[in-house]
Amino acid sequence: MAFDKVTREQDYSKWYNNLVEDADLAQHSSVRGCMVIKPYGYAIWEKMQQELDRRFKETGHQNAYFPLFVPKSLFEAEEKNAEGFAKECAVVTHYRLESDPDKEGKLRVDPKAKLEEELIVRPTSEAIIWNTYKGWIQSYRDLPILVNQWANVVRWEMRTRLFLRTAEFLWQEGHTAHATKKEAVEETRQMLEVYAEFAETVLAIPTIKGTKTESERFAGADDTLCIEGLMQDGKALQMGTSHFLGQNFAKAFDVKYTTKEGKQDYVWATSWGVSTRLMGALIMTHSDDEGLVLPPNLAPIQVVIVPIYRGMEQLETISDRMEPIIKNLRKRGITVKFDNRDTHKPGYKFAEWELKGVPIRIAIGPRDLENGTVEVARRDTKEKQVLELTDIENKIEHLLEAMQKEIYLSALNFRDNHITNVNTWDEFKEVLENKTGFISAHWDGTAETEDKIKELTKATIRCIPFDNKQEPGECIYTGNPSKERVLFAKAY
RNA sequence: CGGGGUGUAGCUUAGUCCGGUUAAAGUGCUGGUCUGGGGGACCAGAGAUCGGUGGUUCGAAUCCACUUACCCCGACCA
Repeated sequence: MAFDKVTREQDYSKWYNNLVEDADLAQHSSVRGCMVIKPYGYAIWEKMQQELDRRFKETGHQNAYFPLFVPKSLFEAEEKNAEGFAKECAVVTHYRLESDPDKEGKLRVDPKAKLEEELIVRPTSEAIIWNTYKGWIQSYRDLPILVNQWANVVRWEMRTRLFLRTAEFLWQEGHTAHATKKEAVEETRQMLEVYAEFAETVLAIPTIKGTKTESERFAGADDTLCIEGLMQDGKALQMGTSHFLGQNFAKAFDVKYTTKEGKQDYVWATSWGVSTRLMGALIMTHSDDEGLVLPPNLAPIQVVIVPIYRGMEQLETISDRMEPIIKNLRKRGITVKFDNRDTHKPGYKFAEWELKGVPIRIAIGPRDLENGTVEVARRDTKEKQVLELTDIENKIEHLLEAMQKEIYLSALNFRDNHITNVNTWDEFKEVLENKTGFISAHWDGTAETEDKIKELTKATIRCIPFDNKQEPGECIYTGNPSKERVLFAKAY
């Protein structure tokens, strides 16, 4: 393990890269732009999956799996969607290798094995799924279809960063079909609420829910809703999206159903997704210069117990003392690790578990054995306290609950302090450069102005928040009339 | 994909400009002794065909060409 001492202050992106590798979350692979998610990092992703999956099921969805490959002809059916992703598609053109006649022991692509039709490696699955739904839907009785899939997708990115943007990433994509527009719109909104609630209660990340502007919208959608988070360096991160797809895919794939009245109509669609990018959000929202900070609801190990001892006999005594406590904690659903490795010193273990973000550390040594106490340290605030062993399970459980709330509140406080109302162009640039964070400002509603602002400042409109206050004003850049403020920020 | 930078032991790097015997250090690793309440100390060891391929040369980590990976900036993007 390398103990790099780069702080967030010194070099935020270096700090991020070091943390991802040093905390054993992920590493670069020998495939360009692709990462290896290591067991500890994957355990966190699995927790996210479990929590989300439960919420999807509770809202009536079922999981299914669709192919990795999409025939080109299907892919191009919905034009806007195809165009939006065309530049970053991996394409399979051949299906066989053969021994290279010119180079001993090497293989080459068999030129005789060219595919009739190229296969696109899915950058998203609307095409293959809507092509399938066509066969599933005849009548209003077949609707709604509420399906989700956990999958990998490939987007051939030019510039990659672990978790935030990789060529291959893991995600879930929900794809639903509805008889009415109203129902599809409600589904789109419902799933965004699921994401927001998950982000707040599990990831402990506050989000802003809103609508994307036309230029930030998903290719092929009529409307894109999003949750936006704010990272510690003042940049925004899109954490999840939910799209109202209208009848665009139904029309492209000719998916009609017979209504109660016996008429033919196109079905209405939604899609929604979050990805391993959430790992990046998690890291950049809570972690500090000592390493990862995990909210208890997401930590693969919630409590680590470090024995302090001299000689095996003392370790035995401590183990015997802790054994029933560990059992009781586990009975309450708390994940506990008793770090009895004799190969490392306590100080080393302290630092290692801090780096990995374990919420609570319990240290117990001979002094504690005498006094009937333990030392309890919390990762987020680094506070240490000596607690009586009596009823320790209850105290730990309550502390975990309190930490979950406080980690969220601390992120919320940072976020709220970084939403700045701005009324002049000079102020806009000043806040963007120095204070950073979200800027709430008037915008004349045109894509031209949005583009111009992006070109000049790198700031984009992150979203138009839900239930936005209607307030007449003048566009920050053009001075044209505006009816509400929107949120700008530099973003990942 | 355009511009810049970096690849030397598991990791972090020195050496490269100005070619010359056996490639250096810290950390990590292995064994041992002492240790143990915040990344331990000492002793002994193992570990590198210097990112890859080709070239120049009596001789290449060092010079040249190509290539590949990563990092930073830009365009693009979840």
